[in-house]
Amino acid sequence: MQTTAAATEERTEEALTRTDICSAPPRRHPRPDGQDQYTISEVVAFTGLSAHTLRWYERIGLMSHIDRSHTGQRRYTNRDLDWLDLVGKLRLTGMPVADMVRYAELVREGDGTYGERCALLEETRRDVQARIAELQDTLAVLDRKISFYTDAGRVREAETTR
Amino acid sequence: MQTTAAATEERTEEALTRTDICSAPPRRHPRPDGQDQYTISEVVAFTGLSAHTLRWYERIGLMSHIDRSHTGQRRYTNRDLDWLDLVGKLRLTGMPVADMVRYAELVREGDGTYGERCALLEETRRDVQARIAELQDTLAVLDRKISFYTDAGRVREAETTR
DNA sequence: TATGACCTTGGAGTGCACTCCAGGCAAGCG
DNA sequence: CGCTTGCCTGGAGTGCACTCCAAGGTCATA
Repeated sequence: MQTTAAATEERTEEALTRTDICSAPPRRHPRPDGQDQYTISEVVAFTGLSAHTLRWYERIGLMSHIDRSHTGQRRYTNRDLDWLDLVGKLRLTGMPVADMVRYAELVREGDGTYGERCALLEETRRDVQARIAELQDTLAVLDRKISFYTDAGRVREAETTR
Repeated sequence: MQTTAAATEERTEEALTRTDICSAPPRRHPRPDGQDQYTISEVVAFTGLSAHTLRWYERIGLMSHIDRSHTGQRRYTNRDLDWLDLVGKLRLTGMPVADMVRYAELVREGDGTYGERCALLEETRRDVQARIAELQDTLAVLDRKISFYTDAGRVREAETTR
């Protein structure tokens, strides 16, 4: 039952992001009453995103519709926070928001999109690796320049104290 | 003579970028006539930047004034190409153009700004390292997700072929 | 010498990712 | 009750880094 197709059906992307197959970090902000709801300002505090941005993410479909309180205020769940974590990670790879929205749509469309999701992630992975390589290249250039300036400073100092 | 202050005076930032202390790559696009001048479209071909962008870089002071032909057309030198290399590197660290302009100004101001330049580079270096760490983090997340999707695909396949 | 590709300028326009605003509702408190 | 604080909405505004345009001058080749 654990490894049947039914179980796989259960393990959607959201499930993956929630607890996760290989020991996701056990962070989260439990309520004393065991509730799993956060106001927008709490989410602002957790994520560093602005409330504006959070609402905007929802509007453009980067987040599926957030639960509302009886008065219509947003109530974010842990699942939402996990999704925001992922979005944050993808964001700093430089992935355009439109692509993230595309991924979010695939998730909403259900299990039939596994292949496409996987392809998207693999492409992103390649991008990230390329970017890391570029940055390491840049690091080498910076080190070269820094050591030049450091040496120049030493020479100058030697000149003035001698 | 090689290590005196006079020699240091000679080795400005531009000199550093031109050939460089520790074996810069020996790329460049020599002319048959030994000239060291390139039209804007050649520079476009070398750098991948658009002509618009190259002119804009000059306007905002990210490049010091480019030599002109007798009719006023831009003639880029190898020095300019080297500077563009550096700019390209800094650009993909995410450094804002304004900061690069600041650095360019320091270079133009002369040797008195070594300290400030060095500080700027060191800060950038820290940023780059932090960014690399973030990206590696992201890579781990992507790998986790990709292997999830891959496994799910295998399970599904096993289900359908059995 | 004419054709077309290439170059010049200042200024306006574009796309992205937010960011803010006006106007209003709802809850908690003295 | 009034006041503050927090949240809601649609739509407009912002800042960055380009990107393009109009109108014209230059250059290489046939």
